[in-house]
Amino acid sequence: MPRVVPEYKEQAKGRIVQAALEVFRKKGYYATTMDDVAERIGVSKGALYLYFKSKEDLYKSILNASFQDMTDSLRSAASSGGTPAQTCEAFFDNLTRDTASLGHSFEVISEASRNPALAKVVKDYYRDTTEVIEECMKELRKEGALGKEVDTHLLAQGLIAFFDGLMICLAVGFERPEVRKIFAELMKAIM
Amino acid sequence: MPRVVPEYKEQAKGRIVQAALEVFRKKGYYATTMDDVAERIGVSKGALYLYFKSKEDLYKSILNASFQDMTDSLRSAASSGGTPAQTCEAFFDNLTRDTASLGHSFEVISEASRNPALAKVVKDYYRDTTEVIEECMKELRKEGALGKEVDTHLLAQGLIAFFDGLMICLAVGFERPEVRKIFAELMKAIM
Amino acid sequence: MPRVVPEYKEQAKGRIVQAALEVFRKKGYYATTMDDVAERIGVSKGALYLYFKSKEDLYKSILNASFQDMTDSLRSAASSGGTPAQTCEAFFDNLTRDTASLGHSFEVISEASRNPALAKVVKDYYRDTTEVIEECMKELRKEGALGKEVDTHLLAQGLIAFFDGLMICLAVGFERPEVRKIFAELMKAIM
Amino acid sequence: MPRVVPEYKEQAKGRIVQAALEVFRKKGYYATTMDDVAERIGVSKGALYLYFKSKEDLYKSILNASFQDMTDSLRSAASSGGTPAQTCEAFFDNLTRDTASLGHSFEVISEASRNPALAKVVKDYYRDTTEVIEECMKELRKEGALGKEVDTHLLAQGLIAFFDGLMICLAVGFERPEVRKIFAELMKAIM
DNA sequence: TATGAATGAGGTTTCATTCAT
DNA sequence: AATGAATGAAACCTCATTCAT
Repeated sequence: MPRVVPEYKEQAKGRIVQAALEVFRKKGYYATTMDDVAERIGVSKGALYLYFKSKEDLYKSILNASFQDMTDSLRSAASSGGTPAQTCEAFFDNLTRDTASLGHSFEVISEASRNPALAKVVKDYYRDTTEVIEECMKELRKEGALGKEVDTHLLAQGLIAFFDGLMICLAVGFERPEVRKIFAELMKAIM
Repeated sequence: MPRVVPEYKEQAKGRIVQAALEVFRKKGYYATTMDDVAERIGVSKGALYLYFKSKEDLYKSILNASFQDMTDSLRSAASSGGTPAQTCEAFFDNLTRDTASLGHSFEVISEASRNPALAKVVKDYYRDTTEVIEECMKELRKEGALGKEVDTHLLAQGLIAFFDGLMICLAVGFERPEVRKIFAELMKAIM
Repeated sequence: MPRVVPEYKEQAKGRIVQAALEVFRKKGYYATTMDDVAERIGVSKGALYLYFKSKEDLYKSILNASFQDMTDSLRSAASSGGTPAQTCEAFFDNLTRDTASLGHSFEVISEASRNPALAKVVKDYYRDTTEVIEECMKELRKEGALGKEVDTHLLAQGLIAFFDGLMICLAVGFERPEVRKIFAELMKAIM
Repeated sequence: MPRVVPEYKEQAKGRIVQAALEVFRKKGYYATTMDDVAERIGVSKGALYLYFKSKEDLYKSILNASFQDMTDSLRSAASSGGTPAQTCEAFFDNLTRDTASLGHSFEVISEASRNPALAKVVKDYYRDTTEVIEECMKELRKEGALGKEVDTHLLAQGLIAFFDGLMICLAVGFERPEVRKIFAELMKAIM
């Protein structure tokens, strides 16, 4: 792996983060070793320490990447156009698509509840997400699908909570169609 | 003539499970060592292995205890009487009370998503919980607070999901009053 | 290695310290590994961590033992009786006997010069030693071998410095007889 | 036609040695990494290996430079003129000036005691030093400050030992004025 | 000549588990 | 039944050294 370009280092970091994200997602923080990560990219363990000063440091980096991924994907769902119902569906499909990484998500929540610094990061991500959803809510209200009296911010947060709860269902073994029905039923009740 | 022994053994196990539950809740599975658990009860590390064949085995036992706790507490909230609104509040207060163990809960979810056997256990617990909530829904519907057309089972599941999502908010650093407002807003929208 | 006695732990620590002292003396702090120490006593590496929380901690313990050894041996030389000249000889023989551990001694000095906490320990040891020597000086003065005007404390310190310097000669490859002649010549000049 | 190259190479080596000497002095052999050295000169780590085949090899080179430094400085003190007492003072001041590198000096002694090849180098340096001091002794004797019967060579060696011992005092945390008093007292006793 | 990314051996430390008492 | 000393397999991390460019 030669250099030549100055941004090589950034690329290398990116490659490691990508690989690490996959491994951490699959096995969880504690179960994955630096060897696992290194092996994944076909690089020596020592190389990882060229770019990240510790396992925890690497983990923090993959978290950022992970949040970025999720926000991006949510945002693209939001801007996909269509009727309100379709947008909701898109949200659901989107969140629901990657069941393989649910373990990772809840591990993060778990750690966050014991680690204020991490909690802050997650909370910030939460805020981003809320914004996206709230935007949709406002759209819906404008279209009359939502009453004037609802607080879109609170409702957005509530919906995110609801979505997250559905993720738990998936994590715990419910099948997607089951979960979709739960989703639909509650959405119906709200709207 | 080991007559009284078996029940003694059960007592001993129970004591260990109780202590282990506290420790695992506080520190999480990976961060707690068998030493931590042993020390907590003032027993030797070796003794743990008299009753549980491994750390994992011990952990499975505390899970059962943990679920039992939660189901009991939920059930008592359900049977506390009062108006539908009061029951809802009771649910919320109940779930929300013990924020210290949220890390543990999500760790379990996280593991469950990678471990089908564990997932099954959690799912069963889910079903129990759903029953309790659904019972309330039916009550509410009888009282007219809910439309005839709603599927109480699905709605119960949806509400649980919503509640769980609110737990995530708490885990991530939202303050209880904030979360309560989110709760109230969405409940209002549903009912 | 069973237990039975409560002081077993102290004995075990003592055994480890003894072995560690030998290994550290022979190879120096950086060159000796915990494996080296463990192997020396025929124990697993992990066992060391039952008694000492880190390599550094173990090292601090051997330092204490080491200083104790040296002070004891010096004190015994001082109290061996004989003429002043004989006592001087005894000191010289004593310090000079164990050339194998000189490397260790100077390593300690070296570290001390960069580590105030360690420096303090060594300095305290220095004070002990000074006392012993000063006692001798006073004896000598009483016997008229030393002029009334000499400051025994300063002279004692000076002699220790001189002795230490001779240790350097030995460490660097001078033969004992050569060093003895240097010793004798300067002692002659002083007395 | 590599004509100027060889001397360039020497310059480069010199620059590295100079930087390495500073780093090794400050942090000690084991604590300094090749990275530290490279960074100090603003050169790549690989470059070091163009001029020195290993860390140890580099270290040997800095030793020579180090000894050269010390001998030079001593010699200049010797030739500074003045009364015998002034020369003694000059020696003391000289040796005593650079307390920052004492750790380095004793580390060298320490290693030397376990490494005959290194011991030889140090011993040779010792001999150089002895010559310088002995020259002074002879001068002093000529001036009558020293008795005819003293063996100037042995006394020179003894004084060096004494000086070295005082360095230990400094290394271990004694303040310069304290040490100076020790120095003065013993010098008084001798002369 | 110079770079610096990569290597990999080796060190320290932790901890679930075992077993003699 | 209970102890707790001992084990040993990993895990994390460092750093002298190499080598493709």
